[in-house]
Amino acid sequence: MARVGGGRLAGMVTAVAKKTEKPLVRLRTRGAGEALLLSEVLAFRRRLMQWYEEHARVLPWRGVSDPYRTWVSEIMLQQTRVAAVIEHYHAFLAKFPTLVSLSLAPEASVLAAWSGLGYYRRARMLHKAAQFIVRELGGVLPGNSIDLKTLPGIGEYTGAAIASISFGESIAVVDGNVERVLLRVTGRPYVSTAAGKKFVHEQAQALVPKKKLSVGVNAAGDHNQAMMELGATVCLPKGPLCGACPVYGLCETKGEHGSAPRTMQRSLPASYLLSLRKRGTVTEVLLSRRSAEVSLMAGMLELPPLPETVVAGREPLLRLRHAITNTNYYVQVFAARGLKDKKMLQAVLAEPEQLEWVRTSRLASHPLTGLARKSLQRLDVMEVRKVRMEGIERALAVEVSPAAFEDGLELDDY
DNA sequence: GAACCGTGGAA
DNA sequence: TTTCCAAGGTT
Repeated sequence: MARVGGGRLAGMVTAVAKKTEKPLVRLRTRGAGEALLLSEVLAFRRRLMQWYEEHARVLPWRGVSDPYRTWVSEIMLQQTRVAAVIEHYHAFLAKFPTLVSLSLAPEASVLAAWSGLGYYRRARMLHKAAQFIVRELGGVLPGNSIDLKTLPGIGEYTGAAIASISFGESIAVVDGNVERVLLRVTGRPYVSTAAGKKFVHEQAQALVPKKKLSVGVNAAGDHNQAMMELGATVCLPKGPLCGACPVYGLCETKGEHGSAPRTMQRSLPASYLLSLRKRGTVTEVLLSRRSAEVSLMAGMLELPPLPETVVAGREPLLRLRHAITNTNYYVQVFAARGLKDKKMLQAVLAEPEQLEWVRTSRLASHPLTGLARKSLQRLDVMEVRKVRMEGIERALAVEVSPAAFEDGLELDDY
């Protein structure tokens, strides 16, 4: 790794030094932290694309021709793992197959389809943008990065991604993958400044093919996806697989690089109530709607939260971990049981008007928080409920007595 | 420019 | 159990 003289041979060298004299032509080298040379750019592109053709993962949004679908995939992929997106991508597009259908949908149904993906503002902005496009742009997604960026939820990265992938525009995407690859290849240390960002963008742009090579071949779009693919599958944040890297020979660091400091995580307990009731053949679950004012998951539905003081010493139905930003929540879900739980039921941290009963068969159409969705599925209240539902109902639903809610919770005809 | 916005799988 | 962090954008 250590190099003397601060440079690595780059490109072809034709001049030969005479014996006791200086070279006729100085060897062209690139020092740590410097930009790629032109000869390296061409080699980088070629090696990257050859690798990509062989190793590209098959992903649902690869090879789609509908810009709307590319748009949806790019919004979903923001700060979100591929595996999580795959779980939602098909269902979302089955529910909203076209830009127009999305624009006509109620926001709650869009959020319901987004449940579990997180960053719900993305779904709201996607929805808003679709409505704007239908209302103002004739229902056609803008065809270049400049105009795309005027839409809510589409910034620097996403504008470039859609423009290059859908329309072949020669503009570089810079996501976390691309940044990491370029910092390692050039050996420039990470700095969180505008200058640092500028360097990475310039490098990225220098590498993007200028034009489409031919009809049916999207050089820029494929190149951008290849850069991200390299970062995602080879140039990993920790333990990069340098042995499999197509541009290892062009890389300054061979995997070493600094990264941005991150904020410390903390752990907190959190408790929720599971309360079920049966009305004829219909089973309902009590949910609490988060205020429209809160910044986190505004207006979405969750299990009624309980204070830690009231659950002390009780045995939960379910324990799970749930991470929200920098906090690991160690979550417990409790069932209401009998009269002595009047205390627990009254302790629910929600106003009566926030509470609502939702038919378990219709949970998927409500904007549940990820935690509520996960808990309800884990408890077999949501989705698979044929087999174990009876046991759950006997244990839980029957125990919710009207007396427990006499403080205005309005359980009409339980 | 910094803070904020969700999630879950892997190590 | 705790840490890490992913195809970012908005305010």
